[in-house]
Amino acid sequence: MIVGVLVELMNKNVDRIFDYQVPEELTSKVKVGVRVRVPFAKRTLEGFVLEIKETTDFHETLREINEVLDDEVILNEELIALGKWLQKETLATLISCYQVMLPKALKAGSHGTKKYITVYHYIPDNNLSLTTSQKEIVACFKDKTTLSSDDLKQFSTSRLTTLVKKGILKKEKVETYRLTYQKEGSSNITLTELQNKAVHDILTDSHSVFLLHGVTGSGKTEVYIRLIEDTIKKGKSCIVLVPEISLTTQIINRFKNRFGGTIAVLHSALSEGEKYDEYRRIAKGLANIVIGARSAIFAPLKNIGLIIMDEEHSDSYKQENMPRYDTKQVALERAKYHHAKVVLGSATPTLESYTRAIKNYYKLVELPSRIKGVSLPEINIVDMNQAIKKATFHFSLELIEKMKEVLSRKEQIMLLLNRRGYSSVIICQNCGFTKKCPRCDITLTYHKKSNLLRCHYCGYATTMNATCPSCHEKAMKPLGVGTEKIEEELKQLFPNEKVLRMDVDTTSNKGAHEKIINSFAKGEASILLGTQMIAKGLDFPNVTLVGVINADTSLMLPDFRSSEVTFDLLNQVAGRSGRSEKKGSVILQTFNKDHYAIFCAKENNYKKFYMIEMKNRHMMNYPPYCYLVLIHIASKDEEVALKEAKRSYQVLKKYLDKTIFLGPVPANIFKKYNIYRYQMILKYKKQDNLHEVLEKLVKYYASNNKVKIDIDFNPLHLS
DNA sequence: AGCACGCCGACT
DNA sequence: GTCGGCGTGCTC
Repeated sequence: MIVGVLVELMNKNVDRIFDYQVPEELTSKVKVGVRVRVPFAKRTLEGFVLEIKETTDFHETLREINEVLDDEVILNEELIALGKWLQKETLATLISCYQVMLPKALKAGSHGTKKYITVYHYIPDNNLSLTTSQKEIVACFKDKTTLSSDDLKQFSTSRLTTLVKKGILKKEKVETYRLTYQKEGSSNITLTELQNKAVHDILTDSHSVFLLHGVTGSGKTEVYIRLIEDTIKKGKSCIVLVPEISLTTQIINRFKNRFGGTIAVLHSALSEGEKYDEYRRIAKGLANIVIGARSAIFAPLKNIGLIIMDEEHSDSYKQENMPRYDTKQVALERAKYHHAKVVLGSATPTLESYTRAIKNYYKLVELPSRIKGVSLPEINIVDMNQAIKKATFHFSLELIEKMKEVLSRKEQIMLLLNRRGYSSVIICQNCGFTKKCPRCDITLTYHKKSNLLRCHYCGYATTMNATCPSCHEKAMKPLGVGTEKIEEELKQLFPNEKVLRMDVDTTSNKGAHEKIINSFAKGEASILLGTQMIAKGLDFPNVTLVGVINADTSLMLPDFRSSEVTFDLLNQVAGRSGRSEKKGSVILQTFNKDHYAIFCAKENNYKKFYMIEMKNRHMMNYPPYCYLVLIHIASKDEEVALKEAKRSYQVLKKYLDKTIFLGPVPANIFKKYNIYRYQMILKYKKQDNLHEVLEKLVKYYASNNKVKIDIDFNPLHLS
């Protein structure tokens, strides 16, 4: 017996099947899809058995496999085929396509199924005298006797070890807890007429893909639950995908309560041990509803009847490293295999999805109003061009007045400032003007060294001038107000109010996220200030005012999707206000009150936004009017990088006759870890040989260790 | 990816 | 003379 094995190494040169002889005593254990240990050059590696056969075309003596690692198949027939499909779609290594499907414990070559954490037990001993420094540590234990190393990470290990030596603390490694779910009595929620119709439409219509377009608070989750119940009744299984944000715990809990032990959760917040357990329960058929983030699309369910993608427009559905897959495409592929239905849900669908719905490729199902008669908040726009004269710091008079009013009623406020300042966008501090590329319609990026404003799509460049071409003030400066500054200003404006700040800097510690949210939920602070991470999914009934300090920040990003992102963000954050019986309001400060992303958000008018944005996309030839591919060519040697980028361009241009090329230009971060990067953008409507040609390019560079090539199909960001 | 082989410079 | 730099090639 001979097996074809794909080994664990993530390298293009060895990303193919190697044949091995199976010794007699192992033949009964070998199956397609199990892991084996094999000799490979001078070492032993793990790999997946992808083929079983009797002959080989290898002309030397085959080596023997050492060991079969699994009793049960890890990759079933469907997943093996799915991996091959994925490798064709993404041009990643085949092994990475299989590894990405599996929890760490089941990947080839990664060991340890159990995850341990270090904990410290406190053993009080009043006879021992402690230094003040040591008392500080002991004080952390308060009413608890055991804390994890995470809880104590503020103290250096050497300080902790001293206490361990003294016998005050006892160090122990414990396995992290495993999950159990309990069904908490089924509260029978009655659906609204619209929800009922949505459920009925999806169950009876012959389409295979549905776009469920429902405003924030329209009760999409309850629709999902009914669809799942129906699917389970038919003896089929379901996958529910949710965005990769910690706030989705609220949704997950709702499913747990409803379906109890038949669900399995796969989410990055789980420990590896938990993921392993959940995966095995799914593979064994003990769970028939899988709810999780992106990678849950690969759950080894059999007989899938329904795949739900909540918040289908979310960024997190695209994997940003190899294999750069799009979860939606994988969902459609799996649905095709199982003849399952796919439901895409969103309040602000991607233009791509909505267009398919309009063209009737997907069936459009709408939930245009909120449940329980709760109305959407009133949104007021403050034109900062005018308001800036009477403003204090970055706060307009209107916003300050409204804040005072809300605070006097003991209600809460959320303030959003979406600052992701990695690229220097130059904006007029007086009127909000930004310069755009005449060819690409995206904001130009400032390059300090050369004093140029550059388009990083096509390479267009113009000199930087501090005088604003629009208002003629000398006020063109890099964009630059952050949450930290606003926090300072709040302290001066509202010295008596407690403010919580939530952004990347304040949530880097594990659990910090929940801490802030819980604290705000308990009313320990009256103002929550944060970046986009406060915009989505949160539900605080006492919040009746949402203030957007500057709605323009995301609008000015050098990206063709910046309007779409801004509209979605404003729509989402507005949805945080007035979620209970108290009427909510939103104040939106902007220098661009006439921009459609702003006024459509005010009117909560998705369709209007869609129409205008589609016109722009058409004019500039962006998706959904074309597809995009982003290619990076990188080398330690700057000249090699440029030379090869140019050469790839010449070659590709010759074979891809129906494709438009932008670049090659230096990538947004030109030098990264001492590697120089060039990029090229491909735009095409129909180019049948695209994958074939690009695969050849990838193969061409596979053995060239001076040049790295990276291809991203349907990239989210073009930089 | 890792590891051997092999061909050039500079140190005890 | 030898030690060690890293370019090249191979792994069933």
